[in-house]
Amino acid sequence: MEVQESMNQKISIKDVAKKAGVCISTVSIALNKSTNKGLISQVTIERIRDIAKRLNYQPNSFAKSLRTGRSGLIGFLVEDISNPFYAKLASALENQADQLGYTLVITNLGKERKNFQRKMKAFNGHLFDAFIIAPIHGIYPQLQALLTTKRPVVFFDQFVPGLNSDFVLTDHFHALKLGTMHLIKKGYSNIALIKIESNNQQFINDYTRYMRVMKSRDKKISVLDIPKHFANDTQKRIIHFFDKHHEIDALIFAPGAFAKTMLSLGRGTTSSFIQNMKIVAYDNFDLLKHLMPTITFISTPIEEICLSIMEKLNAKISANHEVLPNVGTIKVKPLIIEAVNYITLKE
Amino acid sequence: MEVQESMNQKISIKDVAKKAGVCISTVSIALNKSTNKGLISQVTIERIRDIAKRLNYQPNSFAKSLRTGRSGLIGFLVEDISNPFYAKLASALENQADQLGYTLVITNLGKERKNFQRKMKAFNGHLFDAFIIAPIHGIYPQLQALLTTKRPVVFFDQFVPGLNSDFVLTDHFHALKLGTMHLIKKGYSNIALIKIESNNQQFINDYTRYMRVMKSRDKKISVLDIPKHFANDTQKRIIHFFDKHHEIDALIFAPGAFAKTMLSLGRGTTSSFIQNMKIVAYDNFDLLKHLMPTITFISTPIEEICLSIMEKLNAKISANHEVLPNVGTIKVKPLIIEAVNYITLKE
DNA sequence: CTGAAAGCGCTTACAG
DNA sequence: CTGAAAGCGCTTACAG
Repeated sequence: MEVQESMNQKISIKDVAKKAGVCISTVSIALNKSTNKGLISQVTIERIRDIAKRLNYQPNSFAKSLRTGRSGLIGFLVEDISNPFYAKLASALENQADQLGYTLVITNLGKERKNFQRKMKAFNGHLFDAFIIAPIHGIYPQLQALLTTKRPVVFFDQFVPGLNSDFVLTDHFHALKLGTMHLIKKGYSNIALIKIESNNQQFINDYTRYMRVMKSRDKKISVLDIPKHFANDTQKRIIHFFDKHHEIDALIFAPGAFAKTMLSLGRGTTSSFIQNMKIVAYDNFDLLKHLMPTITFISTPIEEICLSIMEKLNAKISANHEVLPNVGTIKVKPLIIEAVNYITLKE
Repeated sequence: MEVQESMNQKISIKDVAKKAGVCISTVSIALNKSTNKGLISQVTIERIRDIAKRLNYQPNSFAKSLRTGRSGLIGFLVEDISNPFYAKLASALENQADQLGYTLVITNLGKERKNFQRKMKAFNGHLFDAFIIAPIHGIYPQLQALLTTKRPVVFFDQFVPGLNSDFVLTDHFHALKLGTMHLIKKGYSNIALIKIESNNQQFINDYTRYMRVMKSRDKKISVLDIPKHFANDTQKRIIHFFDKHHEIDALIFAPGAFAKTMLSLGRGTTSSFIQNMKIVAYDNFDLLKHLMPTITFISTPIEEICLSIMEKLNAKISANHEVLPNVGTIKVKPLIIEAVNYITLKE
């Protein structure tokens, strides 16, 4: 007969109370132990919990949130979750959020800016207690509007001037410089940087600064740009670049570039040439660690980014809303790691 | 002074009503045009909307959902969203959901089964109007419990006997057979299948069936298993496999295997050998389309899977809850596509 | 130790 | 054309 009751779609706190012969406030307290200060006998609590479980009672989260003003949900908003960096960061953030009693909810913003409008409308409605957002071009006014609601927001991945909130960024300049210095120290002088044509403004800025610094130090860096979306002539262009630059003895791959290049070369004709090169890959591709000849890699410090974000977010959540949050930018520095042995080099 | 008001944290429907000099029900109707049947003058509606916008009014979604019984949210639950198949499917589903007025919410279930418990508790609480779930081992009882709540659920990716609901699956057997037949027709007889050691039961079943059928037809298929997580000897084992099997003239790559193999070989010594082989890749790797020599590929029909899922889900959502949903399994068949020319072959 | 009541912010009949 | 009122399912003081 319990089974029949659980078939009746919605079991509310009333049903549990009736079954237990107590009133609903008693049930509420029994089920949220944190609130109980010895108010209800342990026996009653157990009995109520038992009944709730047997009835398969699921508290209505809307009612709960409406009453308490919090949902326990943190919105993670990115343009495209199939980007491995976002996906891995999401996993890491999720663990942290779990520990704080929150649940991370991932939302793909997608390419369509007008969909974003609709989504922000859905999500602004107090669904999320806090936001972690990789800002994308074309929605800055909406982000600005979100900030005026005073809810905790931490941005990452892209800096947007004028958004008066916290940012956690990766220091790509540092990463590129670190990789280059590493190669130079090892005696390589003909270095090529291979990168994906990116619309990541943060990366472009850091890359531009890197090239300027290299030029000022008389280090010549050849650059190969690989289009984000392969076309029929892309592979030809990659092979052509290597055929033309036989003086190159070392390569730095920007995020995403290594896999695309190796896939192209594997079916091309220049691949034996690349086997003798010293390679630094700035990427999160785990399997790179195990290739021979070894590759040195610079890893985006996902764990550190995650911790920085959660630290800032947590501070904002627990802070009284009256208190001005500390607005600022953290630049997280990637580390250089020697393959196989995982030696962390100091700068 | 509007600005000041929008600083006051929470603007409710009351504030809008007061500002407009009407009562809250009028505001509610004005803001949800669908409900209005010429009840309120167009002028009033415009005026109220204008005020709502100026005050930056965001309806409280909890109150709304509590009252209406629906959230407009569809939960997409997978173990790990960084799996490209899930990520791409999520993007596709999202577009479909948008068109139906729903918002797709992605949730990483993660490896920790006890976290799943907590999450299901949070999400069972009527947060989602419907669920799209890739079942994972160790949570079948919870999924069973979810089904008893009668909410619309469609499973995909993995079949679980005993879960009495709809499944949308990919026919891996068909894909493997299709690829093999294609190679045989082209005159290749020494075929190797390269696959990732997978814990995807659905793939294992289909693969086993494929091997049995091949054996029964006296087709010898060599198999190379690549561990999911590269170890120090993995690359060596891959190279060793190719060194030992010089008779192989054609390769079929299971999902995920192509990239790993090519990355290994690119740094290894056997790569020139693979350039002369006929290759069929069963994968969603877009850039494969543009490699030379060309690769034939079999693509997981993400769009079709997406449509099947949404069709089943939509039927369940719009059906009266009294009506028994049609429970069943769709096996979506991957297509074989000749690279560059995109010829769809009929079976 | 337990119950009655208010109220979170909406929508939806219903009455005027 | 517009307003008053009920109620969605909870939690939280408060009263006993």
